[in-house]
Amino acid sequence: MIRTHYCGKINLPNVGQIVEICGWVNRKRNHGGVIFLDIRDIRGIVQVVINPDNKDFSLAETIRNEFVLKISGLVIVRGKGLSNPKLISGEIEIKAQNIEILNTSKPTPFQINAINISEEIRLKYRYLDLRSDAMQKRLHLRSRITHYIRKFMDKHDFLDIETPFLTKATPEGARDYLVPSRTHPGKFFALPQSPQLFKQLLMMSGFERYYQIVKCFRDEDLRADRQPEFTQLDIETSFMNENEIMTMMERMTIDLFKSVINVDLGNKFPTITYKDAIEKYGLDCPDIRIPIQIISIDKLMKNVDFKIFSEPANNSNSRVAALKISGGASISRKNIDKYTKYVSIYGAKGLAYIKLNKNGPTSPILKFLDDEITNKIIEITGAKTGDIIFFGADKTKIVNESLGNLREKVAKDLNLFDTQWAPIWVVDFPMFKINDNGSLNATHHPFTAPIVDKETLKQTAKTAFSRAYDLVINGSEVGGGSIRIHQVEMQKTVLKLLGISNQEAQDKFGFLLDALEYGCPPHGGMAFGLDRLIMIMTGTDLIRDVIAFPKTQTATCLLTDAPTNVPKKLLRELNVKISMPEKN
RNA sequence: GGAGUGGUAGCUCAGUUGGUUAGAGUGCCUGCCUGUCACGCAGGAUGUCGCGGGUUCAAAUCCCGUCCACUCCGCCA
Repeated sequence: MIRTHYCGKINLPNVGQIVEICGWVNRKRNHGGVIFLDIRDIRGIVQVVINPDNKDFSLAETIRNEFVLKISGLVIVRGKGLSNPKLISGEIEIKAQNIEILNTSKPTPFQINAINISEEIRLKYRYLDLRSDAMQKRLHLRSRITHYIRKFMDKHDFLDIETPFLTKATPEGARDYLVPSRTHPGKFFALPQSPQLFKQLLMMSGFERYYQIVKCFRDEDLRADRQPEFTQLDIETSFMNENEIMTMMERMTIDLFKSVINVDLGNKFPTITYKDAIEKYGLDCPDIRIPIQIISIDKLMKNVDFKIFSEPANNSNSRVAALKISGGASISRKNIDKYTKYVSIYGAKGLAYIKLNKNGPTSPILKFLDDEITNKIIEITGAKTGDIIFFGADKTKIVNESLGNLREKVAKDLNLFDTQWAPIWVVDFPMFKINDNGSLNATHHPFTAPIVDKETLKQTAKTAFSRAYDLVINGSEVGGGSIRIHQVEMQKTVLKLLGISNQEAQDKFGFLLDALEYGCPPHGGMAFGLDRLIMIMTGTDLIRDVIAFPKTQTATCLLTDAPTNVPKKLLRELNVKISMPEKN
């Protein structure tokens, strides 16, 4: 051991001891006659004093920020008025005896812990960025979270079993990352979008309870909360129904929040149906910290002399709805314009509103509505003086998405949150999404069990519910799962409904269909987006903030410069030829 | 594939209507300084104004193209 103590762990009890510390120079203050060094290690910072009579004083003068030092010295109480309450170790300091420079450092491209450094620079010098307090804290917390989860899983008899990264391309879902096979020219592995089928096979193998904290890969365009490689907490169990699984996952989540960040999520998460979530919040991942709901006013608008409202009110694929914001009458014209532009992202052609001022309602649309209708709107939305009512009138999807997102946007701007934490289960998902051409896609994935038997499913595919469930916390989908299909005939029925031919089903999922015929137990599970969960728990909006070495929005690594060209020889070995896209 | 924002000193940014030698803070270097803790004081060095082209007597500034980063739509079973 070249050190006896961590910097951040030295305090009053150590006064009088000779300690040896190692760490980085967080800051140096040279007063000519006396030099102060703030030395930083994994546990914190401690101040070292070097007096002119120290044999290493002239060496100390050459020290710069981020040098790595080994220092031995005497722990002393700071003099009266000299303590620093901002430092945990601020009551004491180390009077240096020996100073050894273990390594020097060039001036860093940015100051560690400086705020506002552009992400481009941070990612290029990620190893320096990770020295910052904020990143250290987040990655520490991440480790405590995964450790807690492993403990919980282990306690409940879940086995940690690894599944392959080099696997088979899937026909549906996200775009696959592909890996060329050298030994099989022209063929490719795919990196898994999730271990879904392998964990089901493990149930068929009789392991009964499986979990894995595992990377997943999806080659799709990125967002603030999406990375091309991300981590799932992947879970599967046999012989449990959805309520049992949800209860167990709920327990884990509650205990995790309590023990790691001391947040109380309550004893039981509320549940909402998919249909209600969409109707009331416009989105399938409702943020119920916000005490505002979208209110349908189709019936009211059927006969008004205002086509923009009456037409969608009379069309079954459309919707007219209102969003009342308490105290929103103070929103300026300029900000309403801003919101109008915001909802246009989701296809809304405008954003009608009524403000309730002291002198009564004011709005550009009042002239199209008679007083009776206006009063009914006010009544149905419960609006009071000082409120604003926004309206959406368009295709249902556009109204839901624009008012749903507007609801969250306005709530953020005006700080309309009721509580700090709001977990909720979303259940009763439709089994299928209906495409414009009438074909079906799985809402969850093709292995999700429907509530009904296979004959009923065939008759009612477009309205059938699945046995899927999503966990949403603060408007962020942190996990989802389902009871899976465990009978081969049902699986074949679902694949058929999805438009997958017998031949294609055999090619893509033959191994699963085969396995289902050898005593597959009823099973189900869940997958948590671990990065998103950690984002919520660390209070950041950027997934890159909870990943040590993340990719940019175009899926490059600014640190290593990946992806790069490779030598032609390698491509020849892989029998891969490059054909560049043509440029116009 | 599309929309928006940004790119000027190592870093964070300002830069007016196109007009002299492109600035500030911070960092860096040098000197001074024995109690600071974002130490202080004095001095100094540092620019591919993202890149390419165009307009102009003159471009960081206007126009066209392009690259990079970020946010969003599409996409993400």
